Amino acid sequence: MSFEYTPPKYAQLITELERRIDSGEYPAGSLLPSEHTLMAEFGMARPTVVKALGVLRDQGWIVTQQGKGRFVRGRPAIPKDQKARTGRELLDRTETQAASKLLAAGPVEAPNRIAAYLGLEQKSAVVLRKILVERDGEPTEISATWVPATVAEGTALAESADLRQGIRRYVESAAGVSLDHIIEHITARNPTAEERKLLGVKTSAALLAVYAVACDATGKPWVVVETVLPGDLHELEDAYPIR
Amino acid sequence: MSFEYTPPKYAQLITELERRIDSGEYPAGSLLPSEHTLMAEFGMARPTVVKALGVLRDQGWIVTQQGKGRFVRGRPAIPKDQKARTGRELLDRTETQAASKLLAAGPVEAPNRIAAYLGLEQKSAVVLRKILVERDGEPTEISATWVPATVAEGTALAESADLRQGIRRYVESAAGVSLDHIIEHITARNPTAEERKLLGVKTSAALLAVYAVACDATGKPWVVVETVLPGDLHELEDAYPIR
DNA sequence: GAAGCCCGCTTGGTTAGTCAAGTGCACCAA
DNA sequence: TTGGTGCACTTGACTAACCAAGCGGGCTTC
Repeated sequence: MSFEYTPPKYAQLITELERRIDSGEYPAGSLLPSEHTLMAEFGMARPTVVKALGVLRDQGWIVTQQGKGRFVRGRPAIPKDQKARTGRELLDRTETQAASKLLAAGPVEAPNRIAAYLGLEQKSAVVLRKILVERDGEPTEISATWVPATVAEGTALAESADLRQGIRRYVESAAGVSLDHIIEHITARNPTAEERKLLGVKTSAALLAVYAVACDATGKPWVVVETVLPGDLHELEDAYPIR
Repeated sequence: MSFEYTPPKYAQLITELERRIDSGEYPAGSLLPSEHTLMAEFGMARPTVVKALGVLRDQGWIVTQQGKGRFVRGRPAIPKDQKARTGRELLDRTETQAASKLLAAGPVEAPNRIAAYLGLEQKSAVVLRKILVERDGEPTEISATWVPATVAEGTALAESADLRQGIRRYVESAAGVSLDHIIEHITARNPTAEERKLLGVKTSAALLAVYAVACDATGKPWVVVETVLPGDLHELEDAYPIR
């Protein structure tokens, strides 16, 4: 029995063309060999060549122009692999890996903003986990997770032990759903009294507040993660194509 | 001569399947008709059917499982059409459409942060356009655009007349490049003396500052748009898939 | 009754060929 | 010289057919 894995032909062609573009053999702005030429060189049928070129176009390596040919753009500047989005990172972070201190874990009444995000009545019961994250021994971030009590009760989410996996796993198994996307809300505000004390900032400090609402494929919200960052210590970065 | 446009067959199939999913004819979680069935019903060859289904999978309408079939997920919760990203919106906004007042337009020395974003030496010459945007008669946002002087000089960017098209058009034609993507930096800070006066906020107010760096396909930066928003008036929203 | 094989279903990948539509150049005629 | 025609080359869309691989149920065999 053989367990070798040979990638499909079109994938091999993709790899080879990416290599040639990276190496400068096909410089940016130049015309790529035509479908016919590639068919001859690689011994593939036209649909196979076209499929590979279609993937390269979708990923931004090349642009095509009917009647003229395909032009090299170069390696796409925005890597398609996971950009570090704040909300996604919060959802998959474990409490043990970050230098963090658990401040609270248990049932509370949902604040208005959180109830609205979760689609609950005001003052509904939710489970809150609050964490103080330190960097270089200094408090640098407060992170809070809200889950509807109907989902969280009876699970590790409501207990004081550090979570050993990311929030997402717990919510997905407790609710029996697969979290699909995140809706992020970002705003700036002054600290509450508690935040002022925990973060050691002035009353007038400008804080960055990020609310990440994680929803399933139907758009139903299941968990809200809030993180509060002093603006003078943090900056969020994000990259996206213009069109 | 006829100028009718008939969309390709695979696109017609996509439209029809989306309609059936939306209408509930193919409920979420159900098994889609097999490729063979669709071939028979719509009178298309298999690659045509497969191409349509591939698009639907990429857009999140369905998931496929080799050996079992394709399962309906429902209309994707995140619409693929242009999400209103702050930076993109700033770049295409015209100065005439927003109720705005031009505060400055002309050459200045680049502040450190802007020079860094543009990849210029400190205190390089740049052209600055600063605008105060009002909503309901109240000042609500300060927007500033920074373009290297080598690009902007001699163009409408350095003049006091309102720009009649978005910043992007001007920069693209002045620099002879096509802007490809945006790198966005978000932070929170207290207002400068000027911002305090213009926005009518307190010294201790928390402002949201967004820096959008627009780059061409090679990653070279061409323009920075900064927008400053009082945190108590504004909230940025963004949606993205988890994986 | 249980284990294992086989077959029919599904999707994934590939081929060879057709026709249509857009682009640019060479050639020819006025 | 100028204008138009036609051809060669490009990508876009589509077809019919084939084999491979994953899944599951039914049948056979022990």
